[in-house]
Amino acid sequence: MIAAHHATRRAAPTLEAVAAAAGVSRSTVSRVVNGSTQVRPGVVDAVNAAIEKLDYVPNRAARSLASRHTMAIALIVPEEAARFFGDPFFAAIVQGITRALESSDYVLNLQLASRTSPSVKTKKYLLGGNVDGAIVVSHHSDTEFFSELDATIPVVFGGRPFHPEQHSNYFVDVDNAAGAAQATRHLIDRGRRRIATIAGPADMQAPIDRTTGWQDTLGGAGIATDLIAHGDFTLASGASAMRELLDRDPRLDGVFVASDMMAIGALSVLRERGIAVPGQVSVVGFDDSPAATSTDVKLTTVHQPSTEMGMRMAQNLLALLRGDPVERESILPTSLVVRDSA
Amino acid sequence: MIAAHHATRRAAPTLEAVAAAAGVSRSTVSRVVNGSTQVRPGVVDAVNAAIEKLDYVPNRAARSLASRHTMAIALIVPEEAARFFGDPFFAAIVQGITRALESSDYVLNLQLASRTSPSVKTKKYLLGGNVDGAIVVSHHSDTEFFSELDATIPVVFGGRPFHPEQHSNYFVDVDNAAGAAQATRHLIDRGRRRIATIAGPADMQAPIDRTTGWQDTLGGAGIATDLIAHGDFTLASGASAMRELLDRDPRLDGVFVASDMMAIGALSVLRERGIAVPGQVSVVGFDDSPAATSTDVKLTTVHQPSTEMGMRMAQNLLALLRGDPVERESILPTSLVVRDSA
DNA sequence: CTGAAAGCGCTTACAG
DNA sequence: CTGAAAGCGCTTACAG
Repeated sequence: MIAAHHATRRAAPTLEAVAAAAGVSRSTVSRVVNGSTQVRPGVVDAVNAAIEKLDYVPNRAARSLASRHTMAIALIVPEEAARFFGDPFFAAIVQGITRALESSDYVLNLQLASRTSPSVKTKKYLLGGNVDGAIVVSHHSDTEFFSELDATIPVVFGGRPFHPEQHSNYFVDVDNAAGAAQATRHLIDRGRRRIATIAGPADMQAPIDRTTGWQDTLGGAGIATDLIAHGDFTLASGASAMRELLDRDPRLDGVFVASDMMAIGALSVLRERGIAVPGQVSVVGFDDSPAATSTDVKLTTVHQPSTEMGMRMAQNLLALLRGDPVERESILPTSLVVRDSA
Repeated sequence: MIAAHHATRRAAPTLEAVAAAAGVSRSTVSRVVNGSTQVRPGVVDAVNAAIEKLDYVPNRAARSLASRHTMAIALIVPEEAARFFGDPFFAAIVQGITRALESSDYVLNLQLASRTSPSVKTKKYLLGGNVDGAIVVSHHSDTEFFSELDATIPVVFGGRPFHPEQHSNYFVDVDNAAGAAQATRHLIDRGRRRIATIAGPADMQAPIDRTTGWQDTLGGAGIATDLIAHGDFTLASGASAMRELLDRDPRLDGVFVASDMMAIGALSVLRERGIAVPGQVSVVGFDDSPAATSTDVKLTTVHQPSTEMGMRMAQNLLALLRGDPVERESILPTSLVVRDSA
């Protein structure tokens, strides 16, 4: 069962062919294809008919070479595939991006990179004029390459940049501190007084802001802020952080967790140890991902509009590519979703 | 904070510039760039030095237009983003694909589609000569578009096609029936006699084969094969299938589940109902995904080499694109990983 | 082993 | 509103 592939691709019709069929010049066909308003309506119809008849699809390479536009957008994710795919937050973001791009002529190029930096090949690709713009999701403090990229092509970031002073970024985010504060306030209102947090990576701005929200709210209420453990947004890391916190103070009665995946890990440890949720310990997550309702005890969590965030990233990038003015910061609203865990 | 983006992209060096710097013709530079062996060593060095000095990166569009190759590969996933991202199996597949592509000049274009069929835009894109080849992961019975695509460009499928007679596919898979048989045999060896299965979607070949493996093994042992419930590979669907099975026969003592995610859902229902695993009910999953060890009771499961499968898909596609002969079927081995659930 | 020349399929000033 | 012409940056026979 060995065989070589024999593609029988019929030569695709060109602009030339359409022009001949419609009885006009290539220039005119090009104008119609690109939606110019400078063409006589009757001619537009004739050209469109020819396009339809020949099933003409413009050659991207030729178009790109002539116009200096690639019509491609890179989606850069500085994460291991396992982490990227393991988190429903990214699923929603990507869904939003693809949805917003559907009605455009742009295609999406996925670039998985390591946390620290893209490969040389990826860098060359991105800097080499192969995409018109980029969306960077989940960037860490140590990825300085993005400053370089940002200076070369329009880039929209998911999440407030770690070093905003380094480059003038466009980004889409929520008010992480405010969301965390609301979650923490909820724990206090529930009568909790020994409130821990499972924080996210220390090299990303969003989780840092969430920790700040937790800290300030507790501080304002005269409650200690010593119970903090870090995870990396994975379920497993949430579990081990929860173990650490319980070992440090078995009497803790509330936890604000910086992501739903980590909260689910924390819940499994609490169950494992026979600690009632929310009876003995109240738990609030962050994201409101689909996973939040898949647990035994449904998760109370801070909702962030992930799909909308993805859509907004793409829309803002599209606007930049058009040359339209765009808000540097797009801050979308969060809200507390109260379920069973707190 | 409104601003338009001002890209200050310096004009990139062209072949022409490199040729001038190296004191040779464009043809020669082109040959060096493309690794021709027909160039005098000394000249090769001079050209490479010029490339290095000028930081030259070939223009993809020009190259593509002249050579009729796009150097792009489409990754087509006929699934909702939520399902695609929710399953660690896909994470491993994508990881394998990107790893195999790293050392090539190809880039990956992600095309999320609905289960039934890609959008008109995506179809035109794929059929319009914008990619040199495609990898299709998780295809369902009703996606006839892929036959058309397969007739146009080289395509490698993940998983045995549903209608193999329709088109002569290249595919990478495991022996699903054999894996399922091994799992079922293990349950019998553990003394289980009332063995159910949570099957996958009925419109995909892999889960169908797994069900067959379960069925044949039970039949061969004179055990009834009436306890079957279907899920869609998601955790939630595994949970409800488990509920259904328990309602139908509370005395069932073993379950073979066609994916780890569904098995995890099943485990949560068993725990919810206070049924001991593996004391009262033994559970075997399929995949050996990272999630298999994230549960309270570690999952016994059929290992399939997901990352290798992804790599193989990409390698086979690359070979097809080179015109090299390729095995139509690449069947990778499975193995039973015995942990705590059975 | 190397170069001059044609050509890939578009876009875009430039005239009219 | 429309067309002729140049040009985007490469590859690839064709000569030599």
